[in-house]
Amino acid sequence: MMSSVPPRRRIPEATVARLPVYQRSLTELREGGVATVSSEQLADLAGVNAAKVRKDLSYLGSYGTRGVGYEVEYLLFQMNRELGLSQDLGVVIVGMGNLGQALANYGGFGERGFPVGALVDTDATKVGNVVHGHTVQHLDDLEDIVGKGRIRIGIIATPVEAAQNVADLLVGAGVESILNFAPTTVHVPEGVTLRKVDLALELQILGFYQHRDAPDAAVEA
Amino acid sequence: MMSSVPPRRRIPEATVARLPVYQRSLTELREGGVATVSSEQLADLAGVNAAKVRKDLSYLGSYGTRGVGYEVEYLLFQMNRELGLSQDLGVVIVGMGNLGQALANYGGFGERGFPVGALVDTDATKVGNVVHGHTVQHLDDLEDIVGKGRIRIGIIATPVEAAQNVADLLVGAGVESILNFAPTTVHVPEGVTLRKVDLALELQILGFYQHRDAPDAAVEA
DNA sequence: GGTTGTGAACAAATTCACAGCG
DNA sequence: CGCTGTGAATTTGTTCACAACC
Repeated sequence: MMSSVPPRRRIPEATVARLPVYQRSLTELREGGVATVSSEQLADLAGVNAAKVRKDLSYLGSYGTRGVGYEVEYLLFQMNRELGLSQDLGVVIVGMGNLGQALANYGGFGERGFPVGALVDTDATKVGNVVHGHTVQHLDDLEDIVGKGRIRIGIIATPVEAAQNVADLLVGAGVESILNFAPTTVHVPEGVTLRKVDLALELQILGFYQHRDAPDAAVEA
Repeated sequence: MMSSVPPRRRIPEATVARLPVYQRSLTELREGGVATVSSEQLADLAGVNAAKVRKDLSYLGSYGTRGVGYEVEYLLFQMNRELGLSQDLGVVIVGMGNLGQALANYGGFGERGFPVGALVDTDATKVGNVVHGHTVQHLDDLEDIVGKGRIRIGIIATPVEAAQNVADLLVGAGVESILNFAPTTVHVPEGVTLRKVDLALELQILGFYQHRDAPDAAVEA
């Protein structure tokens, strides 16, 4: 059944990173009962400019109507299809320290199609505990956990020292996408997608601009 | 006292975002007793390529030695000066839910020069609680808290509905740098630096590439 | 010889500006 | 007339490649 597949342009990385933002804004609009939206309005909701919105959306196809805007429902449907929202991707969180526990308790993942399927640690005082409805399992069982739980994404919330090893184990267990919260560089083989979130680093970037705008603040009082 | 200020090139944003990564790698090297490092080695530690390292470092000045590499200690000193590590910038965390509490307990901020100076919420069951040595204060007192605590950075860890209001209050209280964890767009006036971290969004980006590489996975069993 | 520092070439991303169409 | 869609222009970022230098 040869359905007419959309053009399949190659979507630039910068655009991919913004699509979920538009998706979120569109979802809000729909919930507010809004039927159509212009690139300008959507831009404002997403915190970017209108030209960028139009360019980004154009990679998905020509789903707008000139003189009118975009139909919220329809655009959202196309966007969900492109982002693959239809399928849920199970997540395993490795490392049940403060951050890992907070992530496990964070409702936002499941809501957006990424159900937390398993929690893992190595600490005997943590293994067996129940966090947000999941029993914490041991890292040694990772391969099983990933295989049986249909886990597709691994989150590293371990201390720095453990991060690379955990990444290796995740890859060995068949995980192809990793989100690393440990403030260190981890290397993964070709074909595995890695993203990182470094909380303190974000503050350092903010700090740089403060320092830059007022370079003598250090001297004050 | 007209000291010889360094050249003050304008450092590109992309470079600014990588400097803290190099800084971290250099700190590890120093702790390991390593005296000099080549751009190639540093690149590997930071997870980028050597040309980028050299270009990035060149914005700080010419601190390497041809044929040898960079003196770790000296480069680190220069980098810390540029990043403004000398001064500590106090942080207030607004929103003491799971994430806010985890951030409050996260040691990494203080270690890197961003001591958590205050915790804030509006929920009567949370105000007055002690988290990681800080008594949670009420949002109504934000202006005082920021002023007296010499707070320079605000972290928003509230639900979506509260985020914009909190941002406004932070700006009103004199905060010039904001890190937003609420999964929504917030607007700030010119002159205020805003960065965002959206945890579920990172998963969505990872999910996009999985979906893209195996677009029919949804159909599988 | 080995490695930096940097112009020049290239690539990616953003913004402009306007033709095209509803 | 209004707003999209998109080529073209511009800006930003990356990589190359090699002269300069230790």
